[in-house]
Amino acid sequence: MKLATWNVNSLKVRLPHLTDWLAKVQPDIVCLQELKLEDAKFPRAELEAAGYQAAFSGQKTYNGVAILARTGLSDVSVGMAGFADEQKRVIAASVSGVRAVCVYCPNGQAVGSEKYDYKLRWFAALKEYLAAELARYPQLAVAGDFNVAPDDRDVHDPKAWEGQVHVSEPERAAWRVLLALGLNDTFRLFEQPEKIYSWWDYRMMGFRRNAGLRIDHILVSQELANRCTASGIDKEPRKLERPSDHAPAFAEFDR
DNA sequence: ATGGCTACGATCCGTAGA
Repeated sequence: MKLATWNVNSLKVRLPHLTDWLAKVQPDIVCLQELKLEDAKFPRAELEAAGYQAAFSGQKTYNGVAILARTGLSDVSVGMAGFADEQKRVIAASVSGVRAVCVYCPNGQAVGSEKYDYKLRWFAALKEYLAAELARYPQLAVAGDFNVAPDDRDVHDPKAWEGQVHVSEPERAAWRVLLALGLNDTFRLFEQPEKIYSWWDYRMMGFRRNAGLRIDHILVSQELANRCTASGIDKEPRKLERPSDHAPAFAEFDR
């Protein structure tokens, strides 16, 4: 089983990239973020033609999340219980025995800003939400754009980024709280090459210089970690014309 | 020291992303 997450930065613009990539990579479950479209405009027919069912929670202009699966998408839930939020950032569904949670964590804009406070509150709610999900679903995967680079290894220039949003200590502490629940970063379950990132700034030739951050992650419960056979980031779609600024991350499991 | 792209929606620039 192959599970992937991709912040597409507008599903409307990226749909051709997505369908090409689905045909090539053949993932079983895909979590998407930043759809930037309302549900009425979700390209359900195009994705069905590509062989995927979809559960989605969108809104105009910003945010929006979806889960795609080849078969058997069930028990869809939207948002985090107990955390009222206008912003569509969370959707969950069950697929062939796995509970998949798709998250688009807040950006945070700048340390100390109102949006940064919202980000930290949002992560506190995520911890509570995932603790309950873990209790209910032993085979849990949480995939999405976390907007946190967990370690200096995940940052192209740690000196330049020190203390900035995405790498600040409170954000990294919020990440460690998720790991302390019993979740595992699938990327770090295996030896990985150095300087692997999932996001590169559109500006200043960020991708060409590999000036990136690893902020898109797949966390899994211990039961799923035991089944994990591979993980990585697929840079290929970032090389295309008019790409998303994020590349897909993936994890593979033995059945 | 600043802004550098891209997407979006309402204009012909502002907001947001990261």
